[in-house]
Amino acid sequence: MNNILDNLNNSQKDAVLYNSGPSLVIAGAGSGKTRVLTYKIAGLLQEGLPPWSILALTFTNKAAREMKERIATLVDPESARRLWMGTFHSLFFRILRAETEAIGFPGGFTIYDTSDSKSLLKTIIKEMGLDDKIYKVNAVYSRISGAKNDLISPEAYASNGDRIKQDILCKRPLIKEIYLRYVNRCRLASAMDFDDLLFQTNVLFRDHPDILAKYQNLFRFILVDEYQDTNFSQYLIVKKLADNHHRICVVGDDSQSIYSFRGANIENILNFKNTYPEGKLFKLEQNYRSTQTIVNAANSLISKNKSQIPKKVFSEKEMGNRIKVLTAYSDLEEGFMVANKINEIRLSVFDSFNDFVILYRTNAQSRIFEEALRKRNLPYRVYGGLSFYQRKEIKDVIAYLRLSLNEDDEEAFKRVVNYPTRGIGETTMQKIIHAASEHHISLWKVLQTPAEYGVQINSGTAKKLEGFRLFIESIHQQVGAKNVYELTGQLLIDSGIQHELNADQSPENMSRKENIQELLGGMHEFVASRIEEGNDAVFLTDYLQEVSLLTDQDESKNEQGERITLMTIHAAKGLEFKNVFIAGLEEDIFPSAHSLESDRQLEEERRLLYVAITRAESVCVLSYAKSRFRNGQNNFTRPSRFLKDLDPHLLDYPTEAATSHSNDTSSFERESSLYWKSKNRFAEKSSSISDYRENRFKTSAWKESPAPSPRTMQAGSPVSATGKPLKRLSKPSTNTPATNANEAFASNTTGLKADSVILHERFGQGRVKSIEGVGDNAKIEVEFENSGYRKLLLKFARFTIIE
DNA sequence: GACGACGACCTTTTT
DNA sequence: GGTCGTCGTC
Repeated sequence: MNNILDNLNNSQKDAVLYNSGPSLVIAGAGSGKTRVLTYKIAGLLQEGLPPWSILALTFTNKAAREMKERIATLVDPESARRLWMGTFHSLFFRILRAETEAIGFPGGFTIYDTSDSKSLLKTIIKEMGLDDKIYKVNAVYSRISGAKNDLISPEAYASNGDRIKQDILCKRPLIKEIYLRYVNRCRLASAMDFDDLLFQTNVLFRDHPDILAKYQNLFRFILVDEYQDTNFSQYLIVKKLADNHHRICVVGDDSQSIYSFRGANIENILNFKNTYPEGKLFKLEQNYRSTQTIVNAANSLISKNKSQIPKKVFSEKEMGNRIKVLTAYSDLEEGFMVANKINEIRLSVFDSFNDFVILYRTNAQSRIFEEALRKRNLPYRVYGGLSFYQRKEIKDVIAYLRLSLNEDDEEAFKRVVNYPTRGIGETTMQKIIHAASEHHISLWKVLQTPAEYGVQINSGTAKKLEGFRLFIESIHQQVGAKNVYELTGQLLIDSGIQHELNADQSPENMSRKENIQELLGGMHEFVASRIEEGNDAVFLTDYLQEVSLLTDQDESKNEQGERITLMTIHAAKGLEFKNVFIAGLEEDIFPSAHSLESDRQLEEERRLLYVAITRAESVCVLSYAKSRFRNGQNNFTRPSRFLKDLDPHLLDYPTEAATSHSNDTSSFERESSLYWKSKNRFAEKSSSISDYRENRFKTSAWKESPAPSPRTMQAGSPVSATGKPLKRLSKPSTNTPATNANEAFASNTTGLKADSVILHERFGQGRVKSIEGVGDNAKIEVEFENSGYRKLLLKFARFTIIE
């Protein structure tokens, strides 16, 4: 242990060695938090605490896995393996499954993922005859999830004045009723959603003091990572478990709290002292990850937030380069600029592709970077988005497995009852669903004896239902005898899925087959590794648990070779990269339009950028575009307000701006106005916002007329430095939009010749290499500064000649 | 009951 | 740009 301690600085050492009471470790970004946690656990093990008496809660499975690996090398693999280390959801799933009798799920239960939950809510909203325009599934889901995370049952919800008042204000007074029905339906289906795993753990501990005592005695030391992102439900579980011995250590950073949308409550970390008055506070303030410039820039940003625990994060590494800001004309060009910059850095310092990450606020932004990287032949890997296990074909197979294990699983039932098609359509299903809710039983029970529950069907349909029932039962019977891999292989054949996918050679089918093959491969690996570890019995539940509680980060399929990483900032939490690109620093994206209602949310967005910047070791690049294609329209954007929050001395704006350093306007405004003064010939004069609105309005009206797509027309509008569009050369009228639009946006090509420099609407600035053809067929070849060589049809190209 | 065409709505972020 | 749900036709 002594030599281990040599690797720690004094504050880390203090935090590691204090084990006699509760402690809060405020760990600034890059301050060696994981190191403290692993060394602390290693120390506890060396003190003689058995590994199974240590409960270590992490934010992702990946974090747990990595920490276990480090402990395995520090102490020994066997101890590492026996630690109770994992996410809240996976560990308490384990406990709930061991206590199924006590929680009233005697036959076990399955886990509903978010899409199952939403699908059930949709069904309930429909059944209640409510307007799904008002009772939007997402809104209802988040209300219910929020209630569960605050440990409010449907009954408590109905008598909770505040919540009811809010619902009435939002014109959704019946959420309480939906909530109640939802909970009942989940129970009928023997299903728990993500929030239930925590909620039911609380119920278990509340109603069964003996069981609580058992786990209180088992867990002699408790550690919680990312404590700033725990919710009330999690807080209470931890508090109860630690109640007797108070041997608890929570680690976190209030500046990195970014999950309030999921119920995370920053108060948990801020109020730690109230929960444990004798608790000790440790602060890790030295950042070992990033250059001074990056740390200072991040500090300058976060200092704009009001509520935070005072701390001063510092770095003693080199100053490093300033943070570069890239300004693009369009989202498309932003992609090219980032790709080019990556190339440039790689060529000058020979970094591996693994040293690069592109971070964005929303998953939808990934596409544009994927395209740009593909065109440059740069290898990349995208995390998140539509995950593997969310694909239709995968969900279908999993649904069969779920149903065969828990036949009451309503969502799984609905998913596969008619896939592949076996003639059980909507009408029959409606009858079954109706009968089920009438008699308060599961769909499966109705299926067993439809007539008994008054389901009126003809004999043909009855036969088909019977066939489905027998099929599911036959898989059910094989569950004990076959492992997941074998079972699924059989299932694919017997269900007819195999046959269906072999029916034609369409590309969709080919890719589905590939995915299913991959799924089988994963199952094989799962089974093999369990057997390797000495588990001779590999349960289907274990497999299903694992796939439903996987996190995005866990999906890294260790693809060989170096790759640039693309992910949301949320997914990047806890990671670090030598070179970090943060894209889309625009109003309404970052900060998100949804965050503008309250300071609290805006501060969370700011913390999110703080998290993003502090992922960087040596290079951090910010980028934004002046126009962006979103929701089927090209819109003008304004640079993010956060750019102004960053210390301007630490930023490096494009060269145009470098020449002018006069007044107090922020750099990007300087840069933009200069740019537009010198180069923009799109417009004669600038227009007001009301003109802009008018144009937008007209555009949507145009949608009803046959001709050009809104994208084409919107894309033609020139934009001013502030993001306001400039007046068009000719005003479009609403009657004959096509003609006017074409007139308005046709580029003026007078004087265009080889070697002309043009400013293209989407590709930015470039030099004309050649012109070929005449009239409508004329093409130009252009070398763009950031977008490379392109051939453009003169007729459609949108650009201005600069020189 | 199956399937294709069209339109509405969409986007935060995730266990 | 893409998904999901609805509607109309076979």
